[in-house]
Amino acid sequence: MKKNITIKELSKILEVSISTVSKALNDSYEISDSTKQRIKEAAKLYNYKPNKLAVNLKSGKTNTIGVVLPSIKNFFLARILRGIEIVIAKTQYNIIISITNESYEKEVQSVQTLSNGLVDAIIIAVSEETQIKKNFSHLRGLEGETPLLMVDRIVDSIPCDKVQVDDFNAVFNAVNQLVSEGRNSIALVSCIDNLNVGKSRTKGYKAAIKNKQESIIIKGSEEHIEKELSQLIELQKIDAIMAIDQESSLAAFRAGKKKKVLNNRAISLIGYTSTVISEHLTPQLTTINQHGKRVGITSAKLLLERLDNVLDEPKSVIINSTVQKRLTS
Amino acid sequence: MKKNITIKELSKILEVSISTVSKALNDSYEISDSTKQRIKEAAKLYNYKPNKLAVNLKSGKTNTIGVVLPSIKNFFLARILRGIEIVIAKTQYNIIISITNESYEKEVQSVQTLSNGLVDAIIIAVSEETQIKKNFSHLRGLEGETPLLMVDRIVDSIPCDKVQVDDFNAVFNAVNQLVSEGRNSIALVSCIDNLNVGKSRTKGYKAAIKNKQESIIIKGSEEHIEKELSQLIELQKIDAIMAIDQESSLAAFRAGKKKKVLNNRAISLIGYTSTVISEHLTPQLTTINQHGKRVGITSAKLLLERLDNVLDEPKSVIINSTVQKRLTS
DNA sequence: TTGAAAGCGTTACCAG
DNA sequence: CTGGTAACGCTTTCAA
Repeated sequence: MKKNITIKELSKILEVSISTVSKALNDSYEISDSTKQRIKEAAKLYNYKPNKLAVNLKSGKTNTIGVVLPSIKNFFLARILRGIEIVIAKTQYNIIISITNESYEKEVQSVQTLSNGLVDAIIIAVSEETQIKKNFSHLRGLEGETPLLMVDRIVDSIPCDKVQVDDFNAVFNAVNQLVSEGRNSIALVSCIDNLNVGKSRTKGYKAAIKNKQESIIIKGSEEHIEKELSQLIELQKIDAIMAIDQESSLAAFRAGKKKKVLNNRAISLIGYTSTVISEHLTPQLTTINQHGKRVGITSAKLLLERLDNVLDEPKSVIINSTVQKRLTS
Repeated sequence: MKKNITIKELSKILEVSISTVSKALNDSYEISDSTKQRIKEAAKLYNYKPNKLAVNLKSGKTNTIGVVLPSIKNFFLARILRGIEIVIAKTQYNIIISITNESYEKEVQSVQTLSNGLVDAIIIAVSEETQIKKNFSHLRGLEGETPLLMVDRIVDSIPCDKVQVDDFNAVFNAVNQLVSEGRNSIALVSCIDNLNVGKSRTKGYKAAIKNKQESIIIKGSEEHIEKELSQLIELQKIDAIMAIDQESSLAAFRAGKKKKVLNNRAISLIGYTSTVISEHLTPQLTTINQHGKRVGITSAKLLLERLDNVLDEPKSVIINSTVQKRLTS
């Protein structure tokens, strides 16, 4: 495999010094127009491209931001990414993304790979496994070296910039809405009980029904939830469902659909899904909108401020969710 | 901001030479166990982490593979990415992803950023804008430098490894199926007429109905397609629809649903969508399955062979699509 | 206007 | 077993 041509080789060919070539290519005022031209032509001819590694090593800056995400199947994380890109695209920075697939090991590896010189800063949503293991030393190691911003999947104990969603309130409000509409036997279903965001949402549910009704909570796999829910519906034990993630939302939807309790509103259902999916379900699903794009935009802007050194203390931002009423509630 | 500690600083603190530190940390046989231990402890204490930039520059290898994708909203590309990850995760390589959002400029920038030292090889699906502009010099520049593999969105004129989908045949077969079921006025709808894959699929449609029926082709935005289709259905001008991408598939679905011609099979519809979406539509949508994960797996394996230098000539692989029959056909 | 040399943080060869 | 030195490809200061 042919290697890229270097400044050194170019300088040999042109019979000038290395520094002259470097300066010419960087349009330095020190170099005469004629040599500049000569060198630039040769550079084009030989398809010279500066070695980024060397440039970055020399300058101590990479102008790239690393984004570490657990998954891109997750529509909310995908929206966050989109928001980040929108902001970063307008700056001199580039983005490189690393997907951990909810694995602790991959997350450690990703952070290591990125943090030691490859990027100027990292935006991370920690993986499920990391939240279970509660081992955050790979993130602690970054302190004071690579600026870190946590988004959505936060670790409280690490001091860094954070952008979160008001999970507790979002579900609290949604469930309250169900209550005020006369629902008095509301089940909560969750496939994300391992995640802090899942726990917060569950707390919001509990707070909303406190002293009013018994809590009915189903956690586990999509299949498990669908089955349990079908039974509860069959036995008329519930009149509403709060689903706190995409998988459980779709499981609940399927159960409700099969039992024919959605169209006639025998059961109210509020869930979390992408707009595309919720609008194409029949009936259209009422969801909690987390405004992922805005979360991403906010994160990127905050990180840019951090990189500009205008910030001192770590900053924490919370983005409000809203209920997007459709036809299942 | 505190900088990472370097070998040099460590050597000063420990009062040994730079090379001793380097060797000790790399477990060289040349260093005594006692000094090794002393140095490693200090390294841990000071949270030493090797500067990847320097290591890579020195070794001329990065052990990372760049994946340049136009979008991750596209479920097929997301599946490809998943496939790539599955294979690469088992190797010493890392993946970094760059999203171009279908923009030519961003693609050029991404390829530039990655190709000059940051990655050992690149997997790319070119952006829509690039296919329209037909300017591929940023990819040509890579020849012989950074191994390049094109996936799905191929540029024929660039010699490199390629993994494609049999777009022509996929649609040809699907439309033939519709014909054999007695549909004799089949419309094709497309939001991706700018893409080569879109053009191939359209050709497949034309070939299938040739000498049998007139072609009815609607291209454009999702909204446009939905409106036009609604009219054609209203006027009973068509009895089947072949939609060749997710957007047009959903537009067609909405039109068919509104006109109540889906449940009773007055209109047959075959489209392209993710499994999750197609299975949650009512009625469930018959789709063409492109086996994205397999495409990704195949791509990654091929690239690994290329990196192992066991290949000489560029290799081209085609993955067959299959019709996943559900309830709209 | 040009060039020599130091240095970014590593690794590796060769001497001692 | 340890240390000096060159080199990876580049930028930049200083001298010529």
